[in-house]
Amino acid sequence: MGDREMRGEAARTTFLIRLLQLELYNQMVERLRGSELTPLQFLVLSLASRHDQWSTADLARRFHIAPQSMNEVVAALEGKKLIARRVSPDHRRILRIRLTAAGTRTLERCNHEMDALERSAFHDFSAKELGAFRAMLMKALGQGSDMLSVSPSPAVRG
Amino acid sequence: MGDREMRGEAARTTFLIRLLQLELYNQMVERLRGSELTPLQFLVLSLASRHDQWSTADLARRFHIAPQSMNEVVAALEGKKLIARRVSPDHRRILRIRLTAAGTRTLERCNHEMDALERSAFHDFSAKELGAFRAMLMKALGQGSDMLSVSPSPAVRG
DNA sequence: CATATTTCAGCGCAACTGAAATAA
DNA sequence: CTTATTTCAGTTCCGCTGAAATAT
Repeated sequence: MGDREMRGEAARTTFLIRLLQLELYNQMVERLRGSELTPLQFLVLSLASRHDQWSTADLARRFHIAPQSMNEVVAALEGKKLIARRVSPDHRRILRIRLTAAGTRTLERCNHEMDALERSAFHDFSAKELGAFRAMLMKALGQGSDMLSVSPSPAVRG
Repeated sequence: MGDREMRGEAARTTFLIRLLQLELYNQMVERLRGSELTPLQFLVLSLASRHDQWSTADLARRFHIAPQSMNEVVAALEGKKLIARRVSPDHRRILRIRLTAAGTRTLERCNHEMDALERSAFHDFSAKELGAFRAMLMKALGQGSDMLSVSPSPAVRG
């Protein structure tokens, strides 16, 4: 007795999200070890694969982190020859990213691992329940996140 | 055209969770700046407040991180005089944690900030919807997490 | 001997800010 | 002159492992 949990005081929602993200992160580390990718590197490789016209600055905006932070990840992936960059025809300052053949193969292997991870993590969820969960996550992300839509580079826009 | 998003390919659930956690983390940093606490320090202070008999090792188990990692946070909070530790009567190796008066005041101030943060972040959720969201988070955490229950120290247990 | 807590030392990952060069 | 991209340099936060001393 004497514990607030015992008296019914609930954990914060932010805290539950932090715990779940931490748990998933740790599982990702294990699953990605064989491919020698960090969880963030996988996410960026996956993001980059969805559009071969994106630059580091685009990715940073979509991930909501500083361009300097994203640059480190992109540089690591380039060093591993999983992505390549070349000057944009529209703007000589912009370097557009595409996956190499090795990058595509690595991403495919990792995607299989991640599919297995998600099946395991949400094993107790029905398809309907998982859909509702995902809808609520997107609702919480709100309009503030442009992760799910596509907008061009400000440098080229207009 | 040509974007998988446009063709209806959905973002991974792990990715949505990562984005939401990142967004909440950034908001926490801002809200906690005035109290000079990091998000992790606030969470640990909050956890510690819920039971004045917990040790660093207990907190590490409940947060699912290594005791060495938790020790750093606890040391920081002790350095700021927000918590104090004293030898357990049961076991001279265990240091049990309690909040100082300053720790209690700081926690209360931060809790108000976090209440405002959560109201803002889940502004579009009805009470029922938020309850369902929290239930699904806890379901995903599953039995693997003992965050929500209370169990004694292995060193004292039995 | 085995197990548990604490602590020191070092490391890696993933974010940040500041500042500068390049380009439109 | 202003804005945007890239890049270099340094920092902080927060997790890890290894190893050791203390205690039961």
